[in-house]
Amino acid sequence: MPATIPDKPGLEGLEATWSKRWDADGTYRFDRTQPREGVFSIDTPPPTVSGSLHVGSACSYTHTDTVARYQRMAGKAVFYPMGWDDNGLPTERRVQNYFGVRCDPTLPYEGTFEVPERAGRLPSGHRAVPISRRMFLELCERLVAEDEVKFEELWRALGLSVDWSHTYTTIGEGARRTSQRAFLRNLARGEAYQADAPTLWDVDDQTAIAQAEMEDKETPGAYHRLAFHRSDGSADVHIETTRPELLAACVALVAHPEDDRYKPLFGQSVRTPLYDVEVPVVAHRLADPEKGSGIAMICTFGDTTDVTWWRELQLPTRAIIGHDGRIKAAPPEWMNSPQALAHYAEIAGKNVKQAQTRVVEQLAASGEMLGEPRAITHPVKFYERGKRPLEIVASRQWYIRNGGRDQDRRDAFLRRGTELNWIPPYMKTRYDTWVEGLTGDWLISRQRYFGVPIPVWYRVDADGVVDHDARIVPDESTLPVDPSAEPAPGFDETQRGQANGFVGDSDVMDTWATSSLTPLIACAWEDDHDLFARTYPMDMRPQAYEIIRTWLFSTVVRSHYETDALPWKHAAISGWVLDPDRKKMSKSKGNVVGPMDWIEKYGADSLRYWAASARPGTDTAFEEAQLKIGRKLAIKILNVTKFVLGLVDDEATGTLEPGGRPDAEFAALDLSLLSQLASVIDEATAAFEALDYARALERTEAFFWRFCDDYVELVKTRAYSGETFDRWSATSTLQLALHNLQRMFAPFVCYATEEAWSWWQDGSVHGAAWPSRSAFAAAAGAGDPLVLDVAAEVLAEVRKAKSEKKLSLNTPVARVAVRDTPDRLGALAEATDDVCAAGKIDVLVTEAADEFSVTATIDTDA
RNA sequence: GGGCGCUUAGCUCAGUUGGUUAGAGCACCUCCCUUACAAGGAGGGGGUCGGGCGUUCGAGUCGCCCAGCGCCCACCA
Repeated sequence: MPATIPDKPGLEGLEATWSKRWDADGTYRFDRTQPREGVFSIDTPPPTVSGSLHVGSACSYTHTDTVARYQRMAGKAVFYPMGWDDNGLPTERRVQNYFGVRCDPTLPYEGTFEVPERAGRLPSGHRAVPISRRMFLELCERLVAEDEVKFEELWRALGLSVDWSHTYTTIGEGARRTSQRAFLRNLARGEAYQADAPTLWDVDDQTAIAQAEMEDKETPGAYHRLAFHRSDGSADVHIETTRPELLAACVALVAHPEDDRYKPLFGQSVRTPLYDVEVPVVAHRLADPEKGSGIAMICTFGDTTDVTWWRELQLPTRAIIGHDGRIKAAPPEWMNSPQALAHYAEIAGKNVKQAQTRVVEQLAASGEMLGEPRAITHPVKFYERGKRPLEIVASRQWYIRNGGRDQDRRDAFLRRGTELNWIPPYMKTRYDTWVEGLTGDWLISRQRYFGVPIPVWYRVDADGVVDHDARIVPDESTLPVDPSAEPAPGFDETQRGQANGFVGDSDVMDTWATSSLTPLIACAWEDDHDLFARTYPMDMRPQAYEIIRTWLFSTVVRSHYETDALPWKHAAISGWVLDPDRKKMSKSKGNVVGPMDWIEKYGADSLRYWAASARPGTDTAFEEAQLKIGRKLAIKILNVTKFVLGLVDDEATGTLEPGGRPDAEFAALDLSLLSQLASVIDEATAAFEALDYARALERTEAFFWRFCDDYVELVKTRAYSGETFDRWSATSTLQLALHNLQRMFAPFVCYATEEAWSWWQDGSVHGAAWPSRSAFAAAAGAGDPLVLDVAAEVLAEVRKAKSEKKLSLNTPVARVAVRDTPDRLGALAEATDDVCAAGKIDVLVTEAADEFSVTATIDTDA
């Protein structure tokens, strides 16, 4: 036995000592000799590498870790890799701010970049330095590498039992290869396609975005009532719009087919204010007679309804907003009057807000706006990370079919959702409503840089025009490729952009197009068939609910296509961590204390304890008080271990292997404890099997305090000074309970349990077998749980009597009378000596009664 | 507009198929240095289980209705 037990056990330094040891011993190494049924594989969310992790991440990753540790102890080879999601826009934005640069793909590679001295806090007014694409990518790589080191340090300190030899990054070679391979296969099967179509567009980042990244924000706006003129000169038609600046992009007016007010106008045309452009009046069921004046103008494109109308009514395209979010400079060819062009010239080059101001002034001057604008607040579509509303522009983009335009596929994905085990079950609703509400396919191309390149080139024809239908794709064996930096197969670099040459697709995939492949990346799909066969489909996907529509759904889509299977069996959905004031935690608020600060202050076990108290799927408020409780628990585990092990003197040692003696020799109170212990093991095991770590913790914890407060106190005297036989029963039971409790707490308080375990056991507690009642089944079966319950209740009453008389618990009691039902008195009789010893009771008498009561006569002579 | 979740002690939450006086921790109050633990321990006060109706011998637990909070989805001119 190892075992030097410190005089004053504490938590300080346990993280450093044990995480180092675990690393050296390979405690969490994945045993890849196990067949699939002996493996538990976890598709860990790769955290976004964007500066720092907050306490919410620490919380949900701990949830997963408790399950991983349970499964490992239950005998599974746990496949628990960790990834870093470093590609994509968040990193680009950080690099832009941190280094004060912007990517200009037309520039040549500089070779070096000098980091500004005050990096990260550039003076306001500083203008971003344009740098080449390659340099920009190098800076991205540099920054994420620094962050990933910090992230790993935190996860290790937190005690995540990750196998650190299995890590990946979403910009890494393996992820790029997997992303491109899957994309090429999607393309070959027709699941990926390119189309020139109206697209949600973020004007600040100048990239297309997907439906899943879009969100509504309540935004101030105003109704403007505008007059359209009838060609016969009769009364004007009034429409209401919140976007008068799009008047120049108007292609029609629309009203409901049954709206009698406008029926006579259908098929006729009207002329727009300011620009005098003739537009038809059309009918469509989506026009709401109740809204505004009941007739609306259709612009290309003001919102997604415009897109629907434009498509279904086959209207022309009159786009006036450029990719930079400004009104296009070129005069629209659909306007011909000098006056119209003059009006337009005044807004050309302005952003939409400036343009709106000017258009309103023009309308006021021309008398074509009725009354003042009417202020309202309405939902407007934003990119979830964006500051300005989305625009809709037509552009050529890549899509993956996700059921948004195809009922059969949609049904297939809904069925997949049904096959998945959702924890908690009601989270499936989010998946269903999202899939049912899809309005188009999944847009995966982004006009950005730090991402996985679309692995496609295009031929340039003899006239120097790019032919997007003449695609050139690489052989899978050459992946990953970068079409912007490498020539197309069969060409050389000098032919780039030349007639009869090629161009590379300059887009990258959205980060979700890679993240959706994490099970395939982690399990080394097509790269390591042996590993893949042992780990895929995976067992568990832990994630938060807000990315069900993105990460979870897109992963189901990709796995369905590549493996015709669900990527995992269970989806364990976690909630949010909220501030103590119930507001969603966010870094922007400042003053956020990071997980590492909490670990340093209270210990990793305390943070893990708090995290594991949050039930699956529910939001939790962060509470410092909870950390203190966890700390108390961890210290208690150390102290009670020290106490129990201290009882075992030389004479007793050696014979006291837990459960090593015939059950009949145990005292009734001890059997009673073992019977309760067995029940708790059953409950905790069942809870863990259902991935309900919080319940497992709660049951274990409740039993542990009952063990410390009541059982240990009751048998203390006997364990010190009882007859050999009675002593043995007590110390043996104490050790048996401890042996089980340490293992049951190991998934939660991984450091303190390891420390306590090391005082008397060989090996790591994290490699020990998960407790089972079968190890002491006969003893547990022989025990009556009532004995401990009644004994503890009587002891509590005696303590209460002393407490109310303000006496020390040490004070002797001359006589205690217990009135209770016969069966309970019978149970008490089995433990009378222990109760008397623990309560310092001279005489204990009992009397049958209907109700429980205790009278204690305190001996005040002392 | 449709849907999901929540509502139990001052606070944070348990309460698994309906079953004896509704639990825990924190906070608060009182007491105690008792041979593991004073960065401890032992006790105490505190709840008409959001409201209403119903099913039942019996409802915090099941059904319906209502309210408040949070969230998701929606074609939001």
